[in-house]
Amino acid sequence: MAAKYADVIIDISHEKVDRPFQYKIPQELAEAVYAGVRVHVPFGRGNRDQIGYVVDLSDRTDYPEEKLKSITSVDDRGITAQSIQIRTAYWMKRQYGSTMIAALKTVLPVKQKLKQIEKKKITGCLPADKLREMADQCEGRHQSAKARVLRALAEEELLPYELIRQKLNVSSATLQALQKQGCLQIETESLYRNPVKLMAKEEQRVSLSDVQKGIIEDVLRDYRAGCAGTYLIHGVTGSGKTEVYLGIIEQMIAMGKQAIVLIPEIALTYQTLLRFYKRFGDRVSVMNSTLSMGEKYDQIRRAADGEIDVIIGPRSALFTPFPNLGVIVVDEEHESSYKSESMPKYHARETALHIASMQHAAVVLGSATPSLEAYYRAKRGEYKLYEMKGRHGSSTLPDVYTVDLREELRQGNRSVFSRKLRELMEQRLAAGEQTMLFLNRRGYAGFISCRACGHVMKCPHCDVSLSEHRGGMLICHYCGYEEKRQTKCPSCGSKYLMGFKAGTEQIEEALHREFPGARVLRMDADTTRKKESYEKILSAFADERADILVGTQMIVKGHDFPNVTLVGILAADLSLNRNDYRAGERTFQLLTQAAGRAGRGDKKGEVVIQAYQPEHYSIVHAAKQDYAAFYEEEIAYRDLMSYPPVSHMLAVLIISSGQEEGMKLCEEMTNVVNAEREKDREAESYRGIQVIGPAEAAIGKINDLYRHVFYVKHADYQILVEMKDILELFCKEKELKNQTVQYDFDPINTY
DNA sequence: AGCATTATGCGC
DNA sequence: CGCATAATGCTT
Repeated sequence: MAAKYADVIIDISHEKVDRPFQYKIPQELAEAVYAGVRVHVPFGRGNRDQIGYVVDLSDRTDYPEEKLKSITSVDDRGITAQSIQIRTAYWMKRQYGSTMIAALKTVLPVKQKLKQIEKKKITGCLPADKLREMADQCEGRHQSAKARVLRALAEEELLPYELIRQKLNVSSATLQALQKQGCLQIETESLYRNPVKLMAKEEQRVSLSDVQKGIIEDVLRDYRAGCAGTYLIHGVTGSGKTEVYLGIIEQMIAMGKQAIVLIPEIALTYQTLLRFYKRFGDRVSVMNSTLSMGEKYDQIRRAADGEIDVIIGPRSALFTPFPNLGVIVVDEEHESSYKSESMPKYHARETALHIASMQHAAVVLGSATPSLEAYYRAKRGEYKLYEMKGRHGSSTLPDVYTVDLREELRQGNRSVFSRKLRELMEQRLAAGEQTMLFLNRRGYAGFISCRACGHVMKCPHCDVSLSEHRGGMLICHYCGYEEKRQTKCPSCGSKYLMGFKAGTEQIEEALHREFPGARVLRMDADTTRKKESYEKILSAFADERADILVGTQMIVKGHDFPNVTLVGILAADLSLNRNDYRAGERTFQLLTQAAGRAGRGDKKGEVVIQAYQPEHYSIVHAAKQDYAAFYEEEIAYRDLMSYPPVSHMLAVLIISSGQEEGMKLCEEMTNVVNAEREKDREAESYRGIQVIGPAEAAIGKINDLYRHVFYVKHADYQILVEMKDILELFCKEKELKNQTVQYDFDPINTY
């Protein structure tokens, strides 16, 4: 099935990525042309020979066939970093369903405006009188622009480029012409700076345990033997995974290889970073969201130029173009922030595996609570699994108590704090130790409803209930819509409007009421709106300027607080009620992580888990910190229901301005899939396609756009890719106007 | 980027 | 009007 045409990007570094050109593929090159190869093509009027990269293949053209030129030849000298990147983008496009342009844009460094990175200066190369003479000559030829420049240079030998361009109104072409004539020199001073403070290497080896040494040796032995694999390290926080990463990376560097270390968006703590700097000095660089586009681009260039060996960063650091990649480390591999939420909706862990396989690099995954995906494959022998049990050093695992909230209510306790939790909190307050209270906020925002008719206050633009904030404002968390809290029900006029208070603000209020002396800090999406406030709150708590910290998911990640000896999880299972196949996994991870916050210092920690269904397996196993038992139950459920990782799932989301047309399209697309399924009854090969839906999405409307959804399940991922291709073709022929279709493979959240 | 086409400016 | 140069546009 050799493709007829190829999309080619001409010399990426200078060209706009969003404009590929189509070329014919000559018969004899059909085998050699694929996404990522470097080719020679005739370009422009003079058919100048240009180097380009094949970016996509197709069988159709939207350009007059006769005007198409042919690829001259394939230039396959070695595998360049750019070739790898384009192949990665192509793979992402196929695997996750997006346009090639969107995929390229996530993979290739944003070449945007290099404005502040380069400072251009102009120097006159000739003596002042000579310049004046030339200026007169130019004036004679009516080249006033040139004359202005030369006069200015005669006065002052060195001038900033921008000043000349703006104040003297001279085009860049004119300046270039003058440079050619040898009157001046345009100098480009690139002032890229390493955001990393230079730090001397500090030799302070921690002696490794046998387990740690064993893992490092295994990984490197495989690597040297030319069969780099994938390794999953299952170890609780503080079990010494980072030392293993460091050990592997160190030896990779010694072999002249480079390393990418992925960390979840917010988990990059200063402590972790420091350990890398201490080990590798200025050969390490960080990528994070606070860097400007220019700085990010600098890091990428430094990596490509071989100036650094290790890059640490979130998802996007994966696309660092190292010339000789040896290993990719994915820390906290289970984190949902590794899945992109915008197109292409790629998963960094899966993409890392693909990038590594192209370059024969190893992949090391680490987690205290591995994703079902990773553990499943490890169990099947696709990855090597290592268990690191127990904490390194002196700290021990905390004691965990589970409280049944239904029982509390039966006993007449209407407070959000159970008696056990309250008792332990009082002990901490008396002892001067700290407590963290964790609120699982999903589906827990306080909403307002009418006691008389049951009417719930909803956002007029989105299909979600409004949540009440202090000051009587009702806010929509999806679009930011605000309205004043009304005194009468808009539906029946009753004045008995009741708030189901339960957000972190309400917990804070309850704390003030029930523990009047305690100093309380609150952390959630509202208090951390400003950039540094996240760090500010955490450091205030670390400095023991508060006794109790209340927060949502964000407080369970990173940061050690040695004086925290009690963690309370207020409503552990509220996230279980969501109609979402990953709810159990997410709950287990959250509880395990939250519990891990207790007793990180010398003192023993205690954890109270409050739940309405304490008998649910994810809570029972989290309380016992028993991952293996949790895994067995969860994987059985996934298997039974054909959910990932046992099977694969494609979510198709239709967003439309009209409700009915959205539903109609959703039904039509579902029918397309069902028709395919029927076809396969005979073909036998596609057996087992399952379709769920069509249906209105759980949140049926966001920002006045209606959302409909259906799911396709199949054990073979590639079948789903084919289904997506068929659906894409179907939509292309319909020429949709007010509707967009999004595909999400193995979604993290259901819609 | 480079080449071509079009627009502009100026002397006549 | 004609020439020279500057600005703009297109390349599959």
